[in-house]
Amino acid sequence: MSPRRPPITTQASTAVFTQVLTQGPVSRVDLARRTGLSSAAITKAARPFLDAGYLEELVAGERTAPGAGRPASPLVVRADREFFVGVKITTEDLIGVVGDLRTQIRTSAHHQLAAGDVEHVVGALAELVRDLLARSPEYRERTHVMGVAVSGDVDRATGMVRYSPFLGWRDVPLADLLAEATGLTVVLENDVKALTVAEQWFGEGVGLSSFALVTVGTGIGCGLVIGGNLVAGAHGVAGELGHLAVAAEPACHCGGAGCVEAIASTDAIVARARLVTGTPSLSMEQAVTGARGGDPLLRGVFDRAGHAIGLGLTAVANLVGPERIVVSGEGLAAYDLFEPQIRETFARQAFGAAAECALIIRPLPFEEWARGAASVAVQSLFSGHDN
Amino acid sequence: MSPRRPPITTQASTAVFTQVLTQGPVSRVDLARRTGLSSAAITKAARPFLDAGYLEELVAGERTAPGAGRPASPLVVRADREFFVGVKITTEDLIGVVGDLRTQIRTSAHHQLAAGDVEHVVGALAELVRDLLARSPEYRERTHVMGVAVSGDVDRATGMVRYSPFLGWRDVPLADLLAEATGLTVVLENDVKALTVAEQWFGEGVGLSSFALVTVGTGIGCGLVIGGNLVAGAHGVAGELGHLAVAAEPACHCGGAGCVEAIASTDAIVARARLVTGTPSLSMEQAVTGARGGDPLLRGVFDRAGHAIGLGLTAVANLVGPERIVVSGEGLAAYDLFEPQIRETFARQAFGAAAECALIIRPLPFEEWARGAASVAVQSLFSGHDN
DNA sequence: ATTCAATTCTTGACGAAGTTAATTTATGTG
DNA sequence: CACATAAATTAACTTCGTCAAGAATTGAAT
Repeated sequence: MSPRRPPITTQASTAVFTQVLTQGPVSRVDLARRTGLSSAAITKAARPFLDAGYLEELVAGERTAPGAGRPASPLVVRADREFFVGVKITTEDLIGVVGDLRTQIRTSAHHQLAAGDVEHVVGALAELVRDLLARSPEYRERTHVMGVAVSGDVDRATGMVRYSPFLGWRDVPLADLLAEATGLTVVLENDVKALTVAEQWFGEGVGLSSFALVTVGTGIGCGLVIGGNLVAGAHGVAGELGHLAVAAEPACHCGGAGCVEAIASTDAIVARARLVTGTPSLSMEQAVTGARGGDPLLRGVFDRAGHAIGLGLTAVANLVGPERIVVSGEGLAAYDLFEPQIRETFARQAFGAAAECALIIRPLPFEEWARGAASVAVQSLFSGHDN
Repeated sequence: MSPRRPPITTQASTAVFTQVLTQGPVSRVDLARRTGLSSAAITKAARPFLDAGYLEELVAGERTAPGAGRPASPLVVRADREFFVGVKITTEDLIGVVGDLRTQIRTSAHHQLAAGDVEHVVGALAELVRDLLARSPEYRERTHVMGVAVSGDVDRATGMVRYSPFLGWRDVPLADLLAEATGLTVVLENDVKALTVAEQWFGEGVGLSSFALVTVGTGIGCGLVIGGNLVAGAHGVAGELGHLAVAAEPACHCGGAGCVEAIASTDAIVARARLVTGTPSLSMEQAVTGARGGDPLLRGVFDRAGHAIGLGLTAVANLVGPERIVVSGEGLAAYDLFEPQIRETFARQAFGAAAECALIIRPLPFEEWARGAASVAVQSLFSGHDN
């Protein structure tokens, strides 16, 4: 009987597997160069993964054969060797996906929440998972870990939701509850951090030792990777870009003033759009349409928001100096309205070489939050073997 | 013949030596617990250091003997086993010190610079070093490494000053020039980062995996330690707290607007004090005296600066969530004028648990910059064996 | 005093994981 | 078809750690 989980034992085997997982097909010599190990060590480290079916060698036809010498047989991940569930919990609904080892989404599902209390959510989530896994015998047999993403202060180590303002939860042992309800191993993480992990392993952050992911929407958050590690914050708080003060006003719900979030969150934009147009019933969609149509007042609202976001990004660039910043989130569905002002502000305010930091601005694809949760589940395979 | 340098070979020996160096006397059992190694490994790792005279066991009288069982023989560093030169270069002068392994300053010297060109500075610095080392045969015999701190963009790995605006230097291979002129191994580092290293190893940062050091003076800078490592910035820029935008104005020399430095640097404070009092000749000392005397206009200037610094600190706390922030610098000689406003702003704007981040506000002791440089020299003993 | 318990430190056998160097394998080329 | 070339594997060896047993050093109980 083959082992149920990838045979990750040493630092070397972790390094080999993560490299192959995130950097596509790689030959053993290449791995040796990248990890600094000898090629003999690579051979030894890769063997158990090949035996357990987590890695395989590329077949002859697909090989790259440039010149003389024995051609390489690059290693690739067998992505369907194991599946992972990822679920994002919001106030209104659950978004669930089944993804493979590379977090390619295989199937997904939504569920409207009838109530927001813990018991109901746990029950609904368990049902969602049953539904997802029932869609294929493969999923049922080869899924052992689920990642769950929630906004707020979340302790990944203990699987506790310490405080989630949106859900109104405090000190909920969610991972344990869900593990019992689903029979899966459950990994809990803050939603923005989960998304950052997805980006670090399978997105724009691959191969970078430092980068930042900024999400713009109802809230404004930021995940930070420095030295290859996700920054957690000594007191559980980090990446609170939304509450950086970039102006003298307006007052923010956090008690501060001039916060990025008080200017550039979806709610703040709608509120201000209503104010400047004198239309209390104005919706976000109408504001976007109006601004695209050239309404100077509405354009001003989005410019102001873009400016605030730009200043927030500059703060990240000037303070931690990441290689890249990815700006994303539902709020950027209208990213054509934000982008010019974001870039202009960033170019002006970034200090010296910090301006070299690449800015990638794009809306957030559907289900991406749940995919982030699945990434955390994949990452949990490596816990205890940091690279 | 004993080896000239501490016998640091493996990760374990690095861990043992740094622990003893930074955490005072520690028994081997204690070291085993802290490093996660077996006590047998500690014994083996410590042996070469004892033989080479870098560590010694506490003598009987000084031991702590609490209860039953064999009493511990804690290890301590023999601080005078090796000495280090630290030099800070400013536009006007050189500040040099000789420190021991724990960077206790043994002797120090100043030198007024007659000119600011590279050749002159190198010559003056070499002379300063000769003078310092000549003060004791111990120094002469047991000093092999010098740390040099310069403001601006400095590449520690290559020993190059890439760009130093204050000195007006660009792409100067300063470490090599100084090594030739002094015969010492030279380590070059940015001044704020050097100070951060001093704090991390021998100050408020000991034992913390994350903290920040903020310096207030002519410029406003910040050194960041996250996950036990100094943050360098992907493009050489990090910790540029001075150019965070916290207001809409005034314009800053960096091209941005509302920068912390444009409000709270010594120059900015003097300029504004002159403006509000209508006294173009007002000095910093006069402004301080006036504010202490209760002048509401001058108090307002310092309050405004304290507010800007407070917002900058909040940005650090909210974004990276360090365990502590140390606020220091020559600008804080009048820290009684800043402190209330800094703390008030921080308390108001810090988000959630980020407010738990301890704030330590204190002026910068004399020669501390040069001590920072010496710390970098000490730290260089460990290069390649990160912990 | 002597024995015992407690705790620290040391020692030597062992094992895990890596390296080096030689060897095997697989391809292109004159 | 030999030969050059590069990738992968193998085997002997090195290094660094653990484990388990024992030595050292003290306080407390008999």
